[in-house]
Amino acid sequence: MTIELHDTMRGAKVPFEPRDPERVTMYVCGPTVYNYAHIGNARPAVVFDVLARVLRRHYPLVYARNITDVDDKINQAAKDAGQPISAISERYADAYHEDMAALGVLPPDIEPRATAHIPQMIAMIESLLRAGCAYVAEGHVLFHVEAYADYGALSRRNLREMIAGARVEVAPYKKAPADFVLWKPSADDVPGWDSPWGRGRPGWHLECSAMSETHLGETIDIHGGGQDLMFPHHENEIAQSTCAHGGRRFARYWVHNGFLNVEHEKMSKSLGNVLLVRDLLERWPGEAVRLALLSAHYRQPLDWTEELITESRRKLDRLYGALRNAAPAPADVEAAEPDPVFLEALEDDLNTPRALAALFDLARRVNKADDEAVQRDLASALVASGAVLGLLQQEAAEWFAAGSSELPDAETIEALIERRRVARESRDFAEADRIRDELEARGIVIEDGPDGTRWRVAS
RNA sequence: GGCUAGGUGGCAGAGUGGUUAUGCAGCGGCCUGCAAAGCCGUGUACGCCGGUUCGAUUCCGACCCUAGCCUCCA
Repeated sequence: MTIELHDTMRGAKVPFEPRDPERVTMYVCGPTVYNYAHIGNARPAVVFDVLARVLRRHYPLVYARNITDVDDKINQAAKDAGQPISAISERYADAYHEDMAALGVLPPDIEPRATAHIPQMIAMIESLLRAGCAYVAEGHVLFHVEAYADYGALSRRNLREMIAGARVEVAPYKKAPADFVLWKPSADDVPGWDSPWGRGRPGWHLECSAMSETHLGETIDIHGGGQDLMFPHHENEIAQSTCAHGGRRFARYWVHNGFLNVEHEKMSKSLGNVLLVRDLLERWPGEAVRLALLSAHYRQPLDWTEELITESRRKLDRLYGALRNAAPAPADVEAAEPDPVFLEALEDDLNTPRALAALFDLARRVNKADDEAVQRDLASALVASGAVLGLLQQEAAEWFAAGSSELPDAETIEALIERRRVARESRDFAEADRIRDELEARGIVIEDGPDGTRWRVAS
């Protein structure tokens, strides 16, 4: 079974054929660490985490996701806080790691930081200058887009219309309006590194090119990121890397995830609707947030709403509900293979909605199974499938007991359930129902089954 | 204005040239002391107008509408 991926460069879904099946390489643009991650930052992290899991089933994968820790936004944040740059970037990089872990995002194999690659960036600029693709002007080094004939191929733009559409004033030292900065001079109060062009700092686009070259080589298999990075960031990366590498191809497949809206509106500071991952995690299980992000196909826009996250938690209630009756032993899960229908959906350009439908089908079959061995196998397949999406990896009992600290503790709940059992036994249904209502009012739902009564947190 | 992606049942969201997506919600049934959970059943859904076709939501063309990008942004 081959993996199909939508390649932005070709504008089509194509079979994924790695350059070297013994070493598949993937680079994804990571966060600029100047603030806490918002839910929009979480989407690519989760999407490419799933892609990495799918790829690893077939190939040894080297997955790099950078941290941009030199950037004017960080400089500004440091200035505002009266702290050194590193204090800001360290704090938010740590927070990013915590948040992503809560969403079940596995760490990438390599997490390069821009500040650790300044010499490589300088070397790349030098080779671009040698190749005649860049020029020095007023302390800046600029990439000359006209030197790269295919500029605009990824985002399907041409230079002429970009010039016509240019609405910003062009810096006077630029030869062409679309030329972009590789290196810019730093004033004394701004971080800077010594270079052949004086003390300065790298341009943002260059960072990714240099880091991906350092860790993954000149040509990588897959480059991922958000759709909004396609232009100009990825376009510039292509131009830089291709020119610096004698025209050799930079990325063989370009994969872009869609944008995320909040309650039908674009998320923005001015609208005041920026949702931080940390804040969401106070109210919802990380797994529900993850499922919500996977509920639409990765290339589609996703509208983040209160309803979406509520429904996502209910979906997990249903999936874990099946596992509650038939919790498979770890050894069984270990031996189990993911459901073939499920895998087929994921390997078809990461069709997570279809994969989720396969999960629900599996859950229904678990619930229906009257043969214990059959049920155990189905449940094992369900958990093994969930693992590919990074879901269903906790005990069902744990899932149903998880809630806010305002809920009564387990002992109190058990005591009430015992009192209700006694009432039911003496057919005092009025008292039994009163206890059930009391529990419900406190956020606990009761279910009577053949093996006694169990409870879960209401959703 | 240019480029790109979309418009699917109450909501979310896949998919397909002719037959069930799936989940949530609703309705009916089974089960239950009653519920809940679960199971079974249940919806003349595919923006508008033409065209191709035996047949189109699915292909082609025009139109309307929405979103994103074109400026830092996942």
